[in-house]
Parts: sequence; structure tokens; C-alpha cells
Amino acid sequence: MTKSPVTSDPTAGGTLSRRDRVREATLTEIKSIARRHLVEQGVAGVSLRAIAREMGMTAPGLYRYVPGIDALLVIITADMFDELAEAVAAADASAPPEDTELRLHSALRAFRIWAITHPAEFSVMFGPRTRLDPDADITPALEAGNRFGSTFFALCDRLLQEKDIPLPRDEDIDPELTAELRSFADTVGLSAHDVPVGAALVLTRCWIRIYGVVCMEVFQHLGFVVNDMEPFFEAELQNLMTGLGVRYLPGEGKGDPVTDPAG
Amino acid sequence: MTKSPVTSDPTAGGTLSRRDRVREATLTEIKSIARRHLVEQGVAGVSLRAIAREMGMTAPGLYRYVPGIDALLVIITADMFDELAEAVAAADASAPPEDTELRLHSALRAFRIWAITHPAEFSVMFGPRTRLDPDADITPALEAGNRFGSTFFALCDRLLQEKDIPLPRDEDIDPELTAELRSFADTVGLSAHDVPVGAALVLTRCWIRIYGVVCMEVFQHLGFVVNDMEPFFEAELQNLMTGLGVRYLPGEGKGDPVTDPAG
DNA sequence: TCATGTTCGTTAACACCGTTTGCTAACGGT
DNA sequence: ACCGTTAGCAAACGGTGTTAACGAACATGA
Repeated sequence: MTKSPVTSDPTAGGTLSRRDRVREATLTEIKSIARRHLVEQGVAGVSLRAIAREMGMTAPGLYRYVPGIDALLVIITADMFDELAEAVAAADASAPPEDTELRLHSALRAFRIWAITHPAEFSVMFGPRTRLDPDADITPALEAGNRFGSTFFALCDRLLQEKDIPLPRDEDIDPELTAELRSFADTVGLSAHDVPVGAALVLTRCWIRIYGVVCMEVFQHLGFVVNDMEPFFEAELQNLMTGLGVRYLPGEGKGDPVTDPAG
Repeated sequence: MTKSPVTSDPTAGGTLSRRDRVREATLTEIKSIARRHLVEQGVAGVSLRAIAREMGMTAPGLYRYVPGIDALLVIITADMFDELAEAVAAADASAPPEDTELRLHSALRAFRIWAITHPAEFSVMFGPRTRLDPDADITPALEAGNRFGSTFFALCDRLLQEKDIPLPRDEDIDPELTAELRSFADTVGLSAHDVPVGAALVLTRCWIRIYGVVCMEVFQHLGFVVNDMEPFFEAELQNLMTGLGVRYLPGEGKGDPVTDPAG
């Protein structure tokens, strides 16, 4: 294993110096152990000392790689957002490109599945910021969150654009709210093809409802009595779709969701 | 101030011995300081040592009053549930008893208002259990949560009973789900007057949606771009009410909520 | 009044945690 | 071979929850 002769220029595209490579590997190890601790013991179980112990080194050494515990949590949170976005995108791509309705269904269901199979991650990403210092710099996580939001909303937008969804008229929307929706559409990259604010509004409201059901399920606030929240998710999905004028497609799950005369 | 002669029987109804009185006062002080720390610094800022320091005593002394930090958090969580239930009940009572729709509106709005004015409390009560030991005994908090749920659902139930809400037929509900809804109705004290499972289902779904909007607002997952979430709450409320066949009553807030062709 | 048992709060100690400081040793490029 | 950069370490400071042993204040019965 002779050392590669191309180590002189770390800034060269793609190839990294040996030093940078092992450094990156160490950082990856830190993140992966932190992630495992997060999954196994919750966010409270993530500590620099424990990570270092498991790596066979001491806690201060980790400060060569990470500015502190808060920053580490922010970093892995960003990673998890990207991971979630990828899972949703994969589910979307798994459906036939022309089957708009199915793609939307499977993307939303993928979000739920990822959430309930990654409760610890979901809690950190979508729950209240309880552990971090209130004035910590969480921009990386926010950026990743926006990245996720962008892919998600872009997906919904493209899908909704094909169908003719009934949208609220611009005049009916509070001007203050309109302004907020505009800036929102901007940050999420939605306003490229001049989408009406009504679309942003409808998308946002749909997102809020999906978020709500999933939070309820993951945080288990009905879990002491309801074991399986899937019917509620499906009912919400159905209500959402029909409200959008989109045909509801039952999943492969436990059969029909609850019918929906009131909701 | 001679000592009251009735100190021999602490079990006597109402009157407590002097010792028990100061003990209770100390416990109250502990809880109130803990609560203040929770509000000012978030749940991560609640510590036995800090509380003891502020009380002019040492941390181990608190163990005479509380089994540990987790138990203390559970206790104050239970208190907060009762407080929330009281706030909702008060809002309900503030409306004319015969005005069913208004009572429902003001109760739901009271829930939101309490939540956004008590974000730290709400996060502990309705967010993920992130700080507590996963196998800690949280039954007091669960009981208080059930207490809150009971008053809330009883309120909704009584209101919905007056009106003729379209309910899903029993045959259309998955039997497995029916069983869960039945046990749910039991724990929440809803099945006293033989309410159909459809009612429990509709109530649950409404609750999920209210919970969802409020979580979104309190946890600020749209807060980086949307400053005021009230329109979204009102829109959801309107959609909910009309879906229930109940007239929507606009609040005193910023005027009309968003119209609702799709949602 | 005196003795007794209970309760309260203390100090000391253990085991964790995040973080800073100063050091040593290895590495990498000249 | 030289020398600057970097990785990792030990020590230390202050914070946390929790347990054990002890003393003092208290309430009660003889």
C-alpha cells in the first residue's frame, strides 16, 4: 500500500489527501455512533463522552471534528432530513411517472412509514427543540429541512399542476397571509413557474394535516389506547385527496380505511 | 400563635397537621420553581440542584419530597394537564350554555391559545418524551392526560349529541378499529350513554387535526417563514366544523379565515 | 419532663456530562 | 532534515442526578 503520489493538492477536485480521507472517516464514525445512540437511547442518550469512549478515545479529542454536542446534533439532524427526503423521493420514483395520484399517495405514505420506523429521529427533526441551547446555530438543520421541504413541495406542486385542483381565489386570501405565502413559496423554490398563492396555501394546509397525524402517531398521544394508527392516517389521506378532487387509492394495508361522512 | 390542638390525627378530613402543612408548602414551592425554570429555560433547564440552590437548600434534601428529577417532571406535567383542562372548561363555560356551536368554537380556540402562550409546557405535555427515562413511571401524567381528554371529549360529545352529526355507519368501520375505539371510549368516559363508535371515531379524528395544527404552530416548523399561524388554525377549524355539519363562527381575530374549496 | 422515634436537611462521595487549556507526538510538505 | 500543522491526551472546572451516613429539629407517648 504505497501512498498515492497525488496528495499535494487537497483542493483538487474529487481526490482528497490521505489525511483528509481518514479525517472524513473519523467524522463519519462519530456521526454513525451518535446516530445509533440516538436510536437506542433517545436524544438524551447522545453524549460526546460516550461516543469517544466507544471509539477508544477521549471526549476533548472529538472537538477536532465537531464544535460541540449541540453542533453534532444539528449535523446529524441535517443528515436525517436528507435521508428522509431521499426515502420520499424513492417512493415517488417507484410509481409509474405518469400515475400522478399513485405517486402522491406513495410519497405521503413513505413519509409516514419513515417516521414511525424512525421515531427517535423524527422526534428530533419535527418535535420541539428541547435539548439544544435556544440560541444555538441550527442553520445546517434548517437548510436540510428546507431541502426536504423543497423536494416534497416540488413533488406535490408538479403533481397538483397536472390535475385541476380547485384553489381559493387570490382575493379571498388575507393580504398579510398572501405575503407570507409568497416568501414561503420562494424559500421552497415553488414560485419558479408563477404558481398562484392559492396553491401554496393548499399545499401548506395539506402538509400541516399530514404532519399532524404522523406526530400524533409517533409521539404516541393516543397510543395508550389505540395500537394501530394507520386507519387514521389513511382516513386523513382519503379526506385530503377527495378534498383536492383527487381519487383516493387504498393502500395494500388492512383493507378499506374508515369511510368519511364527517371530517 | 399557639399550636392548634388538633394535630394528632393527620388522616382527619380536611385539616392537616402543622408538619403536613409546611411539607405541602415546600412541595408547592419546589413545583413552582421547577415550573418557572421550565418556562424560562425549557425542560433542559429544570434541575434539582438549581431548584435547591434557589430555595436555599441542597439537592439531596429534595429527595424527601420527590423521588427524583423524572418524577418531578411527571408531577408538574400532571399539574399542567389539569390547568389546561381548566382553561378549556372555563372557555366553554364563558359561552351561553345553549349556544352549542359557540361553546365548541371557544373551547377549541382556548386550547390553541393556551398552547401558544405556554409553549414550554405544551412541548412537555404533547411532544415526544425525550428527556425522561424511557421506562420511568409516568402514570400520574397519563392519568392527568386522560382527565384532560375526558373533559374535552365529554364536552365535544355532549355538544355533538345535540346536533345531528353525520356519522360513519358501524358496518363501515374495521372491526379491529372498532374494538380500539370502544376501549378508548371507555377510558375517556364516553360510553356512558351508549354512544356509537362512529362518534368516537369522528371525535378522535377531529382531535388529531386540532392537535396537528397546534403542534405545527408551537413547534414552529413553519415558523421560519410563516409568522402568524392563526389563519391556518381557523381554516382547519372551519373545515372541521363544516365537515361536521356545524356552522363555522369566525373569531374576533383578523377577520375571515381562508376560504376552503380544497382541504 | 423526659425519652423515643420520625422527619428534615446536611455533608461527602460517586458517576456522569460539556468544555477549555496546555501538552506531546505523529504526520506532511518543503 | 526541517518545521509547521494536526490529532489526541491528561488535567481541570463547573454542571448534573443520586446514594449513604449523620445530626438536628420535631412530635409524640410515658
